[in-house]
Parts: sequence; structure tokens; C-alpha cells
Amino acid sequence: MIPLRTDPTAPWNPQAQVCLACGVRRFALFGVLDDAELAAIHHRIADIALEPGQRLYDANDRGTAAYTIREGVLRLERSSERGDRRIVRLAGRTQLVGMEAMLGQTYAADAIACTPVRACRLPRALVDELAEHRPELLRDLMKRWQSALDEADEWLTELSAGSARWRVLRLLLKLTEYGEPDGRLWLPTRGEMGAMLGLTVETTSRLVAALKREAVLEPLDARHARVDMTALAAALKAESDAAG
Amino acid sequence: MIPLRTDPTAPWNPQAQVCLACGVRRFALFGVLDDAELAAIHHRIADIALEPGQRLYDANDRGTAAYTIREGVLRLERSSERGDRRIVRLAGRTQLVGMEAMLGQTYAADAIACTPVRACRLPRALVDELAEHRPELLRDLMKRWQSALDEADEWLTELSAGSARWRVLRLLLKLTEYGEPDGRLWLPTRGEMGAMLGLTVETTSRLVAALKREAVLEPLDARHARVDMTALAAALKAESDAAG
DNA sequence: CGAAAACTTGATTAGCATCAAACCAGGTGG
DNA sequence: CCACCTGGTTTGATGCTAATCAAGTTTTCG
Repeated sequence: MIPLRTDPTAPWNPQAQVCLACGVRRFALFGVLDDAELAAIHHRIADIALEPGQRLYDANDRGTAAYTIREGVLRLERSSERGDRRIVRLAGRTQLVGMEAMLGQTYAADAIACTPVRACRLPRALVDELAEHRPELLRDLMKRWQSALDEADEWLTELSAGSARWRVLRLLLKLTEYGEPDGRLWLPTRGEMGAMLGLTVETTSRLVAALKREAVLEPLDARHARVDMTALAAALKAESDAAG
Repeated sequence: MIPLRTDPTAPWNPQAQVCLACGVRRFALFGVLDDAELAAIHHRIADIALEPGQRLYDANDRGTAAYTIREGVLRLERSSERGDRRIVRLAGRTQLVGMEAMLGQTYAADAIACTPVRACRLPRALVDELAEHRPELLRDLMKRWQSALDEADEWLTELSAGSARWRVLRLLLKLTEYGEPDGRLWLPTRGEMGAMLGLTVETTSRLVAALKREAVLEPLDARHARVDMTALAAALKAESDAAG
């Protein structure tokens, strides 16, 4: 018989403590669960770590789980029938990806880490079970679908149309949502930026370089920068006036 | 007292017959309901007719209903912060629009008829009531959210990137989904096409004209055409080879 | 029939892609 | 520790694609 002290469902189990103390807990899908409920299921939630470039799942895989991102930024990427890859969305802290698995569908995109990522794997069976007693869970799921849809629409209107400069500026604005609390901003590679905006690496590089010169963007290290929000807003305004 | 024969919930009521005999019934959100259930609620479903250009709802309105499209094509349109309008999705027969109202949210886009449209108005309260006894309804809703998301991602990868010719060709392919069963295809105005593809009216016009000359597109009347699917496939192939 | 809207076509230009080369940082192995 | 390699970045020169500007035409509708 398994000794009591290593019972994985027990709340004094170390992993249970991790779940209970999780920083994103209240904002994640399982945020509606109370301590007791979480303690009863935490052992079915695998903790996953990814290095930049590693995949969480691939498009067309028959998925059996969704994932809550606890840390880092993940990109959702599709290849077009012309053969080039396009990033259709980013996902960061507290966001849920791979929801299509909850419907028994295959994943719609590749999910690849842009930065070091930590995620929790939520098996479909678990979500189904919990949803039976906790209808709020389904409601939360639906809200997340709607958010993803809003996000996709925003990418269409703001990041895939207008001049290259406008798109890069809008992307910086979007990236502030994924920045560190201290104002440090994660900067994707130029290739990633291009794949998000439908631009080439060269064009993206030129525009980012220009923004550095204009002091909209203060480079910290290769992958991080600080943005002058006032200057960014002014640049966006100027660019939209130029277009109209 | 209301005479029995005009009782709106009675199955022999004319409107009830309309609902029971509805052509899209089995493919629509309320497809899971049986005759008795439908007869009990049909009087709460308003039948709506729109002429081209009329609006079903506006972005940012606090919506209290979703809509099932029974006939015609509707466009979902957003204006960007630069001030130009972009069509982010189309919706046709059997599709559900305005789902965000089911979450108590405001509509995310303007919904405007492209062709004469007939739609059924499904009040949020009704959907909530039915969902309590019929959990499949929520499942269907979630599937529709996922479909909308897939569609949005496809618009990003196939209709918003690549050469103008590629986009127009892909749009024709997409439009076959909204065509009549006899192979007749609804053609949007050049302005609408441009707003879907992120191109100007002039460019769109030139490319559509070229496709007519190449006999990929056989014009029937101003708003309809027939496409040679083989020629379309060949043109797409050629265009994607040229890019790669 | 006349006005407005949509469409088409042409001429010109701006903006981004393409091609090419140099540069830089981080990591590896001698 | 340095030489080297690799992947990402920057910059320049050139060309092509689609935007823009400008008529002119066709269709739609009151």
C-alpha cells in the first residue's frame, strides 16, 4: 500500500502545494475551482517546460488536452497552401491554447515556444468531468473562445493591413500585453515579426531599426527592449493621419 | 381568452409549421431540438429579412440575441483604428452570428447583408433556458466558436497574405462555399472584395477582369458568375509555384 | 431620363520584395 | 583563449507590384 504521505491527491503533497500556490491560478481555466477540488485533481495536470523553438503540439495532431500557459510566450503558426508559414496568434500567461481538443478535434495550428514556456496540460477527460458539476467552467471556456476570435479579428484589421510601418507600430503595442511588469518588452526575432505581419525580414528589420533611431524603442538586449509609450502613440497617430 | 387555433405555441399554428419545415433546421443551432420542443418555443424566434446594405446589428451594441442565417450572405465588418473598414468574415446559410451576445458581451463587428438575407433571431434568454435541459446545445455553440476561429485563421493565412492575384483566386474558392447548388456563384462588389483582401477597388477590378478573360470566371449577371473549378485550381497552383 | 453608384482602364508613383553582402553575438572545438 | 561557424540582423541597390490619381463607361434606380 502506498504510504499516506506520498498520496498524490493529498493537499500536503508538494505538487498540490504548487497548484494551490500557482500565480496564474485565479485567471486560468481552473480558477473557478476551490482548494479542495484542485487538490483532488492536481495530480492529473502535468507541468510542461519548453525551450524557445520547442513545440507544444502540432497542427492536425489529434489532441487530448488543452494547455494553460503559466509563463512565457507561445506562437500559433499555420502554413499556407502557398507554402509559407504565418503566425496567426500569440499566447501568454493565463491564456488557454488547444481548446479545439476539448471538442475532439485536431489542433488547428502548430504551437511553438517563442521564449522559455511553462504550461499546464489539462486533459480533455478531466475538463469534461469537472464541467458536469461546474457549469461555470463551460462558460469560461466559451469566453476564451470569444477572446481568441476577437484577437484573430484584431490581427486581421490592425496587423495585416495598412503600411508596413503601421503594422510594426501596432505589433509593438500588442507586445506590451506580453511584456514584463517592469516595462521590459519581449521582442520577437525579425523573422517572427515578419511572419506575424506578412512582411519580409528585411522590411521588418529596417522599420525596427528606424524606431530605435527615433527612440520609440530602446534596445536592452537582443530579445528585449523598452518602449516609449507616448512616442509610440504619437507615431501611430501620425501614421494613421498620413494614410487618411 | 385567446382562441385555441391562434395559440402561438400550438404546433398547428402557421409559424410553427414554418419552423418545423425550415430547410436549415437540422444544421442550425436548434437542430438538436425535437418537434415538440421547437413547437413550444418557435413563437420566441423572430423571422428577420434584410435587403443588401441593411444591418443586422452594429459593433459595440449590447446584443441580446444571436442569429441563424437561413438564406443569403452577411458580412462581418470592423473599422480599424486607421479609419478604414475591413471585412473579417462572411456568414451564410446555417451559420450562427452574434454569439458574443450569449456571453452578455457587445457585438464585435457590424453585421451587414451582402445579398437579401433571411435570419432567425435567437434571444439569449431562450438559449440559456434550453441549454439547461440540453447540454448538447452548449457543445454545438462551442463547435461554432471553433469554426469561426478556424475561418478567421484561414482568412489570415490565405486571404491576407501573398500576391493580389493569389488572394483573389483564394477568395473565389472561398465564395464557392456560399454559391447556389447549381454552380452559380455570388460575386461581391469589387469594393467588398477589396475590403476582404486588403486591396483597392482598382486592383481587385483589374484582377477579376483578367480572370474573366482567362475564362476562369464566366460572368452571368453583375452579381453572379460561374467558375471553372479546374481552371481555378490550375491558376492557384501556378500562382503558388511562382511565389515559391 | 437623369443622377448616382459601381466598374473599368490607363498612366504614374510609392512602397515593399528581392538579391546581395557585410556584420554581430553566442557557442563549439581545437 | 582564440578561430571559426552559425543564425540572426543590418544595410544597400534594384525591380516589380499594387496604390494612387484620373477619366471614361456601364449599371442601377428614382
